[in-house]
Amino acid sequence: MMRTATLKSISKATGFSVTTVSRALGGFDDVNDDTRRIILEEAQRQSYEPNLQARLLQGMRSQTIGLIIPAYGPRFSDPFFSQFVAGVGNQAAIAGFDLLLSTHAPTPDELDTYRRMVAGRRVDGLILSRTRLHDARIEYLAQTTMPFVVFGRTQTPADYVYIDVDGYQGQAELTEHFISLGHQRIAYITPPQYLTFSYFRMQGFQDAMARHGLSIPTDYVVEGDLTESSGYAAASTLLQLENPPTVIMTGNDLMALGVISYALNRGLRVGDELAVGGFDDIPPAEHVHPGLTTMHQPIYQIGQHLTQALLDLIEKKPSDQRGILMPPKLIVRGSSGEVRPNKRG
Amino acid sequence: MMRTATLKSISKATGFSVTTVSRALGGFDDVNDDTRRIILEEAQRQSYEPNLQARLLQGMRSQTIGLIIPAYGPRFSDPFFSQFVAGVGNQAAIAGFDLLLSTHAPTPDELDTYRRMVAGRRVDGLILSRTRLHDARIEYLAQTTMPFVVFGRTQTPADYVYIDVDGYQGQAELTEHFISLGHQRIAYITPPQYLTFSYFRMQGFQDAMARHGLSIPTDYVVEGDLTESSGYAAASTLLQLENPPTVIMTGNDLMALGVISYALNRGLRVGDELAVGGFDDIPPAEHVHPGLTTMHQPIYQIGQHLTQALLDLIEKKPSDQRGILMPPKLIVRGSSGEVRPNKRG
DNA sequence: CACAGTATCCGAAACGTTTCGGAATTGTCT
DNA sequence: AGACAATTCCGAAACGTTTCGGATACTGTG
Repeated sequence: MMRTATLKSISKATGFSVTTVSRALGGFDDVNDDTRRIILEEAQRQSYEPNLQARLLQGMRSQTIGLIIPAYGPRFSDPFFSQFVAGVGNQAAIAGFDLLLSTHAPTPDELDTYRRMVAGRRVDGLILSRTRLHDARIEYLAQTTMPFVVFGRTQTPADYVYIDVDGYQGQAELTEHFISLGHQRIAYITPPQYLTFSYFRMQGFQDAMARHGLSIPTDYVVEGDLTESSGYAAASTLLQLENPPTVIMTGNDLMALGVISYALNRGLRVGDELAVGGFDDIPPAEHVHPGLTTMHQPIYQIGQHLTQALLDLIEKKPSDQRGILMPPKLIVRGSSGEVRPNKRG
Repeated sequence: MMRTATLKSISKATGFSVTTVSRALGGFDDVNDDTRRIILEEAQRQSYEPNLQARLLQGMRSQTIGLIIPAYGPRFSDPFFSQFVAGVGNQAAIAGFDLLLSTHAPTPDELDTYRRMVAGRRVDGLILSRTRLHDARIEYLAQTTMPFVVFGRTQTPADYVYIDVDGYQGQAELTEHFISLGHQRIAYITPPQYLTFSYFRMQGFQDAMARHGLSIPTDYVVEGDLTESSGYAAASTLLQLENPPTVIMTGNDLMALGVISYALNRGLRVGDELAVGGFDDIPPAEHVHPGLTTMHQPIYQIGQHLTQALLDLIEKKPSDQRGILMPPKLIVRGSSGEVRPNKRG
């Protein structure tokens, strides 16, 4: 059981003051070369490592960025977040930063988790994801000196760096893809309405339908919570309607997988009897049968970019970049089915 | 820009000493109920959050566990680690612990990263993975008071908690699976030999072959580095031999995916002209075409269990459990092919 | 009324680091 | 010789918290 080395222990061993030891190790130029050599040797001998807590107490950097995953229940297994974490973590690692991961449900006391990170000075910066139309986290952080970047937009007026994918345009494009295949009865499983991306995508869906003179029955829109099982449940509701849809689009791929799984259980031929469209393009979307037609979001790259932007912010590198809006890309797979004869909807 | 609240600021506002404020908030019973109420209200008003660094400096818990991923280059994207991180992260989240992620290549100065975590008191415990036969990290941590648990065994004699999957038995079982299908020319792409699991699996492979009177040509064993591209490269070497193997087994699924990808590029029918076997059973193994025969390891669950064991260790809950050895499970998929007529090998 | 016992509070030290301001020594220039 | 600058070092304060060892005042008891 070794005594942990401190500045004091080195000071005692070498006869120099704690201040001098600190400055020698810190690379300051007001210490004699011989002195520095002696101190460095002793530090080496004791295998000294500075105490990070004490350093931070002085207001120094923690070389750590924080990522709080907002979800009901632990959600590290969600491929969406896996990819996002991978992008963030890898980029942080390159810069020598560690990654502090935490989860919290989007409940009122969620802010406490953020406060803990900020006031506790545990991290040098934060990455937010899954923004809400009205986002208290952003309001809070904007009042703070803590640097942060955001995946997604919000209607909260505040000045911050974000990257988002154009959900309006994306959902409209996907909708028109199905319309062009001859579909008219298109249903949509939407994520909770308070989420920003949910709002934009709904708009895109509605406008695209309207542009083509198609109506959306009210019971064709069902809310899910982004999990596979909620997609399964919603599909069950939709497909037992008197006049069921021929297409089900969902707010994310995970729910689409649930839809496919329900359809297969019901013995429906996906692509043929029921077309399905997702959003995200997570890896399983490619491998499921039939393949899932979806809008591709470069989640991993967004994680990387956001992290780099955050690191720049932490380093106070000047940049006038505030928001980036990326277009998603339509990926057509088997779940789209073939062009169908234009029979009455 | 708000002033951050501290014990001192609350002390100043209420007129009570810092000590009393600390004890009131800490829930000690030597403070008057009225006093406590006043202090709590003021703390609320200032939205006080304790400074974690200062607390840690007193030797308290950081409510954080550390996970250092040993890999060349950032490797968060590796499905193996994704799953492991998910298991660890979710279990930690349930207990209210955060997760500190870091990566480091298994180079000599890798230990510095561990020292930083330990001496800097950044975490309350550490999770190690991908053990080596002779593992300096374990030697180091054993000298320390830092609690730690390990995914994998080692030959280093030390007393520690670990979970491992029986690679000897697993590789032997997989080998015999292919032998039972009529194969005799079986090649193996091994991970770097200094890794413990690599060692055990090689033994399992060799013993199984010996039991059935089959020999392993020296050029049938190639070393890979666990990445998909190294599997691709190794497959290229193996399949260009004068007398190529009819089966390629690999040290992990990622390399097996590389093998399949090479085989498909060469126009070989996987399963038919070349059988492939992996190890791990990561999600893509199920979705690739043809499906990958592999030994299933419950990586996610291992992450959960290890984390719980670590948390118990941190809480100093008594336990006599030291090591668990789990059997992997054979998963047969399309890459095995059919039983083949017993033509000369 | 003296005493112990209890309830309530607080000063000061400690954790390990950084940094401000200055002190001591030596050398350099008129 | 005196003034001045450069070099090298250090004491003390600060960061925000916890905790030890009392201090004070109030209660009830005999």
